[in-house]
Amino acid sequence: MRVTREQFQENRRRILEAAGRLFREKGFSAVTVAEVMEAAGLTHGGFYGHFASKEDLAAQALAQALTPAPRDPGTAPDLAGFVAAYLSAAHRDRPGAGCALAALGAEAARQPAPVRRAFTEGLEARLARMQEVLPEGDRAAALAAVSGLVGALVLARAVDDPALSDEILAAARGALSRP
Amino acid sequence: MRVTREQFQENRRRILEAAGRLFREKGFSAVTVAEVMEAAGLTHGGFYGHFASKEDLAAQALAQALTPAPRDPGTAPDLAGFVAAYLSAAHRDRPGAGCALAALGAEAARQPAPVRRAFTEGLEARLARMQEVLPEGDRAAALAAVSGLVGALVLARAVDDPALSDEILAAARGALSRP
DNA sequence: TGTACATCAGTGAACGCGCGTTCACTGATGTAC
DNA sequence: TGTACATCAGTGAACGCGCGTTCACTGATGTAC
Repeated sequence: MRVTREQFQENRRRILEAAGRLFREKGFSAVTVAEVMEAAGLTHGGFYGHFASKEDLAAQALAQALTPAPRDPGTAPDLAGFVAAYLSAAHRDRPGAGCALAALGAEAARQPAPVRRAFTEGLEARLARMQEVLPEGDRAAALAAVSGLVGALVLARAVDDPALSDEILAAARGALSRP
Repeated sequence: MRVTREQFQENRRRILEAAGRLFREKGFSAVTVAEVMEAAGLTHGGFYGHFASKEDLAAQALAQALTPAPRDPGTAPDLAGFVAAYLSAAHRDRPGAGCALAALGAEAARQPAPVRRAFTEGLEARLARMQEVLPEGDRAAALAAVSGLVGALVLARAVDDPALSDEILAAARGALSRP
């Protein structure tokens, strides 16, 4: 069942999209190749026509998930708004559509080189964005702010007490909204 | 080969210790029961005489890893010293002996209830410590500080560029040392 | 434009392999007398 | 204190099972004429 070249590219896009979501939801090691392919509407055997290995998929899916959406040129950068969105209950509760730095950071440290490369480049992109939003615009402040965001989201997701989870988000919002 | 009751307790202690180290180094899912038992100097078959399941081991090992060492009563609490130790290259490079919140936070969010319970209790214990060290001593400041520490350590470990990794630690030290 | 054939994306069964867990067995420990 | 026996912690082979990956096959697509 050969498909058109357009369909082949579309299938590849859907595999990457499904992988990006599933990896963020469940972590690299808990997601199977068959699961990704099924989520993309295909069978597992065709996977190796698109990617060299699961590791290759992980690196490419992470790179795509960390590519920032082009910022709306009509809106002005807004630190408080960005922090409020990042540290929202909605972001905490939907990791599959959220920040890959927080969802995959600890696991990325133990992944092979291509995955760590993608993570590093994604972090640099996020830092650049953060610097635009910060009034001073210095890199050290951006690094500390991103660290605070990531740490708070990780802890808010790990904790099994909803009140404590909300408390973590609120405390970090307070600390990070006024630079 | 039955062993003495003392040896049985000692073996259990060594299993927990090996598990705590290995889980922090490699993550829950990448560590095998056989690997833990071998690190404890035993064979894998005896594991279920000590723990009900790998999940049970994960919860107990995490609880133990997160139990803070009793603070030396002779030394005064010192925020800058604590932050410098937490955000040191030594801590970054030895996750097996380091903070389990940073090593296992993202993965803990996807673990079954007992593991998340242990994580939550461990975080509360760390928060109490942080409050003692902070001059103001308010809980929100402690939450934000712990978030910043955890996030910075996660990012510093995930990044594949040593200079950037050092930069993350230094930036977070600067931001968190002066409250 | 139509036709014949080569190409190749996707399918699904099959492959090794390693995992968590079970179990019959061993032999040193603990206990009853 | 010594002896006989019951207990049980540890051993290592074995079990299902699911994983990443391979491969022969299919049939629609793309191309040469």
